[in-house]
Formats: sequence, C-alpha cells, structure tokens
Amino acid sequence: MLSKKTKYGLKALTFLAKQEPKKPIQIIDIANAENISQKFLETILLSLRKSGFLGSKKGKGGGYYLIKEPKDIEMTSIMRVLEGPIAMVPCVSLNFYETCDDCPDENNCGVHKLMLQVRDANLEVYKNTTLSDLVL
Amino acid sequence: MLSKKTKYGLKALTFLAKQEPKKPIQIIDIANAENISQKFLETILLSLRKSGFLGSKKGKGGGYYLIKEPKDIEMTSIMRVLEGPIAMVPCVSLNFYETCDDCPDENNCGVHKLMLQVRDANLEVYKNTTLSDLVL
DNA sequence: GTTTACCCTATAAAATCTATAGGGTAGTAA
DNA sequence: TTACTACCCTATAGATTTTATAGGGTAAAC
Repeated sequence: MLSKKTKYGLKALTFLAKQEPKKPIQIIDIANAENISQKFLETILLSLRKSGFLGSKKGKGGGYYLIKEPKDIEMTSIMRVLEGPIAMVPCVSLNFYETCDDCPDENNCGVHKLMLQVRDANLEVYKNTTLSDLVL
Repeated sequence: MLSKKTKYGLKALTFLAKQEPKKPIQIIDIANAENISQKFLETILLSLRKSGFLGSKKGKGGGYYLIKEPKDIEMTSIMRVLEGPIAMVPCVSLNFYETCDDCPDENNCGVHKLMLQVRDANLEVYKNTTLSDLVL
C-alpha cells in the first residue's frame, strides 16, 4: 500500500510542477489545494528539500519550489525518497540490499525469483515516467 | 514491503509444490524446513485453506496439501489472498476499488495515473507466473 | 526590528504486523 | 472405544510503522 506520506509528497510535487518555474509557493497553499495537513506536509517537503528536489526561500514571499524541470525528475528517485526501496524484499533491492535471515540461499529461493521480476517491472515504469507525466 | 505473512505463505506453498501431489504434509515439517514460527504458519495455512488453495487432513498422517497442480495456480490469486490488493491505492484496484477521500477527481490525478501503470506492470508479472515457476 | 515562513524536536494516537499461548475439536488408527 | 495426532479457534500482547499534533526556534525579507 502506498503510504500517505508518498501520496501527499507526489501531490505536492505535481502541484509545484504546475506553477511558474522557481516561484516559491507557501506550504499552506499547497496543503489547502491538495487537502493535506499543513504540519504533516511540512515534514514531507523538508525531506524533499534535503534530498535535493526542492529549494526553499524564507521570509515574506518565501516557500518551496522545484529545483529542476519536471521532465528531468525521474519517478525512481522520487519514489526512493518518499516510499523507500522499490523492491518488496531487501534481498532484491538495488539500493538497499540486505540478505534474508531466514533464507539459506537466495539463488534457490522462489520468493526471491518472483520479487526480482516484480522489482524490474516496477523499475521499468518508474524509469520511464517523470514528474511532468503526472501533470494533467 | 512484502509482509512476512506473504513471504511465509509463498514459501510454504512452494514447499508443498515440491512434494508428492495430494500427500498431506504436517505444519511442523513445513515450519522447520522454511524457518517459520509454527503457530504463525498455522494461521497462514488456515487462510490458504479457506481460500481454496489447500486441502487438509486431520489425524495421524494428516497435514496440508495443494488442491490444484502448481502450474494451474496463478500468482495473482495467491498474492490477493496473502498480501491483499495488488494495487497500491484503492482507487486503481480492480478487486478492492474505493474512491479517495482527499481526491476530488481521480481522472485528473497524477498519482492515480502513475499507480494505474504500476498496477498493470505488477499484474502482468503475476498473471504470467504460476506456483510452479517458484519451484527451483 | 518586526514580520513572515521555514525549520526542528518531542510526543502520541492509531493502525498494522508479528507473533505467542493455550486450549478445543475432530478425524484416524488400533 | 480409546488414545493419539493434528487441525482449528480465540485472545492477547509486544514491536513497529504510520500519521499526524503541538509548540517553539531561527533565519531571511522588507
């Protein structure tokens, strides 16, 4: 299931993509437009800023804005920041790999095999989608 | 993230698929072979039985067995029972559809559009995989 | 220097996950 | 019938994650 954090984050990014480039938009305006709790959205935007997707400007006329153009922002990178690993199990994760405690040999594991295919299918979608594709 | 319930369920089904057809296998034997808590596995196998994947036999020489052949068991149906909806948001779910409270128009929603593609990609994998593909 | 708006920490309700415990019940074989 | 085996069911609870809320701090803009 997609977490609300991810959902809200995607909506906020999409909202910003619709605005005039580099123009700071206040948190409260995004929150109101997309029906999101302002304080919750604040933490989400903060993490997006720290990840390099957003810039921010303080003071009057301040707010958040996209650093890059929407068409140059791949969904893979957004999803990894908001939702975490794209893989459903750590043993098939490209960026967050871990062995399974309970599995003696992942090369002989049916779950591993299946989840490898699932990961690739999802990556294929995310790699071929940018933020600009979410703007309707 | 894949829940342990799903992971254990898949491992148990795969283990059963390797056995002689229709031969009852005891819970404890599956649990030991796949490093799963016996009691937790019990509830998982129970739900798989109620969903029509497994048959059970009580008493001495009893246990669980697959009702159908592994090659006739689609991953779509298994995943829906174990993990729940394949879609990551209810508004793109085929079998568990629900509208989003926070979204005024899903036809004009970027998240909806993206998750539709993700759903289809996952479905494509699950539809073209059967339990027999997990047996290595 | 005052206002504005981002920034940070702590906390906690709610939900979900992951079991654990203990006994009940029904089928099987002897 | 009797004893045994193994499935079946309920309750509960620790751990983790999610989803926020509250309140104030801090830095930039005017």
